[in-house]
Amino acid sequence: MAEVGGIAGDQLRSYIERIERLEEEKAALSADTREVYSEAKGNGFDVKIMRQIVRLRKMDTDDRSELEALLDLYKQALGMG
Amino acid sequence: MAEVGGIAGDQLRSYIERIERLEEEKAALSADTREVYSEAKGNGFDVKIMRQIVRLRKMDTDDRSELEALLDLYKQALGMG
Amino acid sequence: MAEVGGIAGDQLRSYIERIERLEEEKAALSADTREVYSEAKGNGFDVKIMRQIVRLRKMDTDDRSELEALLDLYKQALGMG
Amino acid sequence: MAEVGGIAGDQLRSYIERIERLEEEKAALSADTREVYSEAKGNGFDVKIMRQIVRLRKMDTDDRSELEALLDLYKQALGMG
DNA sequence: CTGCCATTTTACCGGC
DNA sequence: GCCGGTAAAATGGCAG
Repeated sequence: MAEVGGIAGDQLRSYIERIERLEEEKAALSADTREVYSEAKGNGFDVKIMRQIVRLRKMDTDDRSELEALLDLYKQALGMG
Repeated sequence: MAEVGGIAGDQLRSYIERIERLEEEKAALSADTREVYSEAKGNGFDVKIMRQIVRLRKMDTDDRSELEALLDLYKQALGMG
Repeated sequence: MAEVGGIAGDQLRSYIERIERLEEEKAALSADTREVYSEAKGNGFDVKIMRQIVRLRKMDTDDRSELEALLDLYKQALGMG
Repeated sequence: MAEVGGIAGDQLRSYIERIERLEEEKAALSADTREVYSEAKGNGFDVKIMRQIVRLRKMDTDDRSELEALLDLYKQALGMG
């Protein structure tokens, strides 16, 4: 620890506050996102499916196929084919 | 592409892209936060402790909000709303 | 509210405690579940896929097909076919 | 069914079933909780307020745990572990 | 039926 | 590079 009861306290406080500020901004963006979903829902779109789409677009095709293949394998092992 | 199976593709795409844009901004803020922690660490602070401090301060805030919410509820219940 | 400062306080406390007891038991079961997943992971299974299997088994076949169809529709509308 | 594509079906099935059993028990406890709230409501208590009280008491407990964890961390950081 | 809240799940980050 | 733990997101459930 960098010092106790000296300048370090101020520095620590400064770091903490910068972090808290950044987290507030993040929270605001999350709120915006929720609002967009909500608006979409109001126009008849299915939010759950939209989220899935966003997730899929984030993954590349290889990852997607791999995951699906693995799921199929497990289903077969359980006789859920 | 105006409609596919009753889904307004352009509108959907617009929503999806707004959401993706917001998520990118959020990711950028997360990166900033990480950088602050990293800088603090470089100056001799313990990141794990810092994170716990941030969490604790947040919980305190939340507690306070909860208490106020509870008081409001009681007021409502007593017809003082 | 059923009474203030009388017997109602005791009754309220009793309800709260019963609830807290039940929630503790639930938390214990959650811990057990996590442990099973963990053990499975130790034996080479993929936890994420297992969770998906459990979810799928909870849904009936009709729901499952419906969801998949909707997702395909959205993908097409976005040209992600 | 011993193995499908390298997946030990019986073992997997056993894990899945243990998990499903635990989740059923949890669901039963949730039902019990709901019943308690319902009974309380029938005796004139405000469920929403009760839930908030439960939440608040839990947050207090969490805060205390957090504080202790923070103290431990400080001790470690100071070589008093 | 809608919105809210709790829980569960996923993804990330730091440590080993 | 992997694992564990921690924070964020998402799903499901309940109350109004």
